[in-house]
Amino acid sequence: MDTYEKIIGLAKRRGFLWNSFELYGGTAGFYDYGPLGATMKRRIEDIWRDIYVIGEGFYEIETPTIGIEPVFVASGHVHGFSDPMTVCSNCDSAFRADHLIKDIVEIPDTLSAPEIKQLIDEHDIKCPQCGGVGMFGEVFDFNLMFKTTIGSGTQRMGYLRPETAQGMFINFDRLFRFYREKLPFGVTQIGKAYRNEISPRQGVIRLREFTQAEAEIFINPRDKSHPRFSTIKNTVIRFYPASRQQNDSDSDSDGVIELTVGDAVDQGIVAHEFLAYHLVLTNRFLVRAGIDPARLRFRQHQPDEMAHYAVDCWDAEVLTDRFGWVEIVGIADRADYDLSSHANHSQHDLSVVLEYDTPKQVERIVIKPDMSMIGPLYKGKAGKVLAALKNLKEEDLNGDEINITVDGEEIRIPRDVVEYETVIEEVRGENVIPHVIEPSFGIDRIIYAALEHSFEEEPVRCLFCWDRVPGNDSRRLRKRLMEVYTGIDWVENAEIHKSYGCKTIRILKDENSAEIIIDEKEEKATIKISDGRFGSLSVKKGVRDGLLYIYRVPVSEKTGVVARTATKEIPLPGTIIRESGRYVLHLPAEVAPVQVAVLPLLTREELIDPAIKIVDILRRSGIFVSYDDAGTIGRRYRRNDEIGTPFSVTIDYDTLDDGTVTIRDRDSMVQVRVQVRELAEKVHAMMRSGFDSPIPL
RNA sequence: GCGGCUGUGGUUUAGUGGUAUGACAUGAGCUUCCCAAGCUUAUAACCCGGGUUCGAAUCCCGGCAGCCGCACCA
Repeated sequence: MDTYEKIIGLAKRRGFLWNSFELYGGTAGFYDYGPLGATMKRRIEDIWRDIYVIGEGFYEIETPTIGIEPVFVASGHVHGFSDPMTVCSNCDSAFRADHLIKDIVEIPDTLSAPEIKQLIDEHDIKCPQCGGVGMFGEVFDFNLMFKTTIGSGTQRMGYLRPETAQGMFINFDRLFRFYREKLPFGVTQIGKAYRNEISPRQGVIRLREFTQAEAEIFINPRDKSHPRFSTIKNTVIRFYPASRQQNDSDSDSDGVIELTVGDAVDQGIVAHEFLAYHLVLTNRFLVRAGIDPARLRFRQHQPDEMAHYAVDCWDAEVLTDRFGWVEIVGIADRADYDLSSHANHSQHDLSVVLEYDTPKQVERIVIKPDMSMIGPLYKGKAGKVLAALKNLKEEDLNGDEINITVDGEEIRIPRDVVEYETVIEEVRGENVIPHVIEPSFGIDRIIYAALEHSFEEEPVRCLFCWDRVPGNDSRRLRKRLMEVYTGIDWVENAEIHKSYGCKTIRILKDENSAEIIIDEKEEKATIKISDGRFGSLSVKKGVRDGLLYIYRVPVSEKTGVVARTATKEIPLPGTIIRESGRYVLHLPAEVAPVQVAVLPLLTREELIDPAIKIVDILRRSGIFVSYDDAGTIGRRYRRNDEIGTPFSVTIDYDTLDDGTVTIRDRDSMVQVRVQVRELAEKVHAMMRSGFDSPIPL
């Protein structure tokens, strides 16, 4: 069972992701978000809004998911997304049918599928793969857009949008006015997009209906610096530039270099500041959403894979267990392609005036034709002649006659019917079409990656947290030692302290002692007991908190996951063999669907009543709480670990005496005791700043 | 879309031409003073359609879904 299966199994079992339409047999490429999945998705979208809408001031808009045909003709999707295909029945290779006949007809685009098929048959086209003749099957239309009709007449074609971006481009002129006609400005949209994939087989990685979060930032094409670049230029991110991808591109990560974005721009790796700024923003978002920075890289498009109009393009990619590196975000400088194309197709000017800092004085000639002469001379053509004259440049006016062309006809105009003079004009700016920076996020893939990256299987219980002994974990250490080793009940009342530069923990009681020593590199540890027993322990750094945790089995270096099989360690005599593990989602608190679980220690009325009151208190303070009193407390902790609940509040008999409860941390399993009246505030502080954070004053 | 393999409770699994085994999970109850699987008990399945047959979940065909390979992948 690989990690993907575990994640999908967990997601299905616990209500994150379900295959859609399962009741009727299911359909590939569609997933439902269950209660936990939908909650988590909303939280991730809200983080995105926090960064782009609130942080950058890019207002969010909402446009229809159905678009009319001209929009997607202009965007290139109608032609770019729809290809006639045919399959060779001999070798089963699929080909673009229009490419097969491109030497026979000049514009195969205009032919219908049956016409192409006919041409292939008539000209005995060979299969480029196997050379077979007459083996091609029917030509079928390979359209990645879902088609529909608008209205009852069935005449007007509509398409489900294949990306959210076009809704923003076609509102450009209104948006520009909304932003008081200043560049740069940005606009965002989060919504569904649709692509009728041929065979979506990678679960939630390739969907037919998916959620995109996109920002379109319209910038001055003459100036791609970013006003806040200095604030982020020292941020280090993992670049995988095109120049380092030559050999064996996809699988290895050797070409990745870590650089500050400032250096990346200076060295010409990233085209300009504006793009680099958005790489940083993307990086920040992904880490907040639960992506492991060590399994994240920014890959630059090769010149030949980039769209012809794009200036520079970077994909954020995450490393997944089954699929390798997967694109989850694309960040492109699309130049003026989209706006120019919509301007051409819609016949609306989408250029903007860029005002100069100081108006320029420009010399210009003004032509003054004598209409009383030109009118009678050219009669019906006089209007067109006039227009042609006004476009003339100074050098055209030398000589005795002026040559112009009207409707393909050369006309010579006597020099003396046209007067001109030179004037000095003040030019305040120029017309340009803004360039577009487009970060485009695949939310569903990000959710999968966050699940996989935060997933951990601990087959063996953690003995204790090194950094919390002595301290919060002393009690756990004592208990674990008694569970794992026989005949050392004396540790129950033993003193525990740390010495030798914090590299040794000593446990002392009368004549008995034990010590645990960690090596210099903090990779291994050993335990020695005064009765002569000893054994090796392993050390693991916490996924989120960076603290050191001690386990009884080796930790895999590659994945950081605790290995299942103990290697050559000789089991200590008296070791209890049975040990238990747990599934944990180390999701950031901000992303976890359930934020706090409220658990009475025992299923008893005297504990249930106060627990339910505490649920109310927390809910009123805006925290998403689940309440659970079924089974033992340990099982309930595990249930919540598995869905990533960061904190559990436990009500015990001390609660009845002194009004305190414990808060248990998912990652370290450490508990702290707090007053009920401070609980809500404390939980809010922990969700912001981590476990056991103090309440800010 | 093509080829190969697969399809049993929520998950996983045993099994046979005469409707099915176990485990985990879940519910109820008991037990339990902090890290799952102790007790009692309950619920729950043979992907869908057609064919062969007295009878099919088991055999055959088709569909759907999953996995693998080919092709495709803004």
